[in-house]
Amino acid sequence: MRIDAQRNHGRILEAAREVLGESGAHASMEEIAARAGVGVGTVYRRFASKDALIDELLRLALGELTAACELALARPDGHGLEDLLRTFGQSFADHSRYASLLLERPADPAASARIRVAIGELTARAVAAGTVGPQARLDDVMALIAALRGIIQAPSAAPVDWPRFLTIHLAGLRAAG
Amino acid sequence: MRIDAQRNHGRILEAAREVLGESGAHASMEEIAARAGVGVGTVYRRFASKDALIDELLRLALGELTAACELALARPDGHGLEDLLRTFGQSFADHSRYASLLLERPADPAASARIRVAIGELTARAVAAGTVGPQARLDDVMALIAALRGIIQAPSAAPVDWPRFLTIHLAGLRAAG
DNA sequence: TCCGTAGCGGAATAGAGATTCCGGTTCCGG
DNA sequence: CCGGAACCGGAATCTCTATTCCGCTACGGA
Repeated sequence: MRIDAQRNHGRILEAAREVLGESGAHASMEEIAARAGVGVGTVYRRFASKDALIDELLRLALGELTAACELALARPDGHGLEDLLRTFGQSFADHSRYASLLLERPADPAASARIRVAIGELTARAVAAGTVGPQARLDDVMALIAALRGIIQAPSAAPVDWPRFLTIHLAGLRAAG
Repeated sequence: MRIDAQRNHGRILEAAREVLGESGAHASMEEIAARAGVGVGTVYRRFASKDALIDELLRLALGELTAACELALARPDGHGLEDLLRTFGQSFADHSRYASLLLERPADPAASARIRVAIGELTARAVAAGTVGPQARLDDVMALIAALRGIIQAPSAAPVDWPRFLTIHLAGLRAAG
């Protein structure tokens, strides 16, 4: 691939993140192309359709989360779970502008499953370490992640202090029976 | 208003809830009209535009929540807050199919403000009654509500046991400092 | 530097869906 | 039971945007 083509590829992804974040799914390919400083034709040379472009964005975001899981699993102590949750929160915040779009389409099942398994392992370790109570289940953690996503990415709501929210909920997971 | 017109008005609202819930914002007026058993022209006689129709749905849903607040305020003991949170959760669940659409548009500021005030009062009472810890703030409760909305209305995620989630988070609010 | 080719821009096409319009129908007071 | 105001259905119109197409341009190997 020629140098200029590579540069355009990157610019288009970046522009798509920006424009989709600002205008939602309503954003047009024309606007994305303009933001990237290219013509629409160029966008279509790299991405077969608008859907394909959004899917690629989703794939990249999922990859980030998967990498975070690997990292957390590498921690020897029982704090991998808490770490991971903070990383997820940060990632949601970083992508909050366009992530709501991604929510609306099914994620790659294989990658999702891998993440779920990792979180299961981390939850077991956290229980063993006493970071969370023994009654904590994998689905409780999945619900917490969904909640983080919800409060961080909510389109119109006032910004929420999500680290504080996470701390409070973790206290609940430690205490509740 | 003629009897048949009233009936159609109700049918259209019902159909809009169904269709918007199933197909998202992408749903067409034509489909809503078909589901209601009327022509598109009839829909436009009652609602100036698709936006106006969705706004009306939002207004009705907000009214439900406002009523729940009044009810909770009428409780003399300190359990009004917990009650209200469960009612909100149920309302979110009832409207989950189309509520994600409503999220994307600003709610009536006056009604939102009234709800916020009510929740502030209920939070103060809950602190006094020891239902939640003294460090609990109004914004903590607002965040919890946003989280409930997020996990219940998430478009694609697996269904979450939200009463359990609520219980856990309330435990956190009682315990965290 | 020169040529062939990968790339590019953006006008034109195609299709979807919101909104309008008006000739027919259905209520309902008298 | 009648007349006419309210209503209704749904074809036609209007707009907006995804996607295609093709003549023109910019790399980069020889």
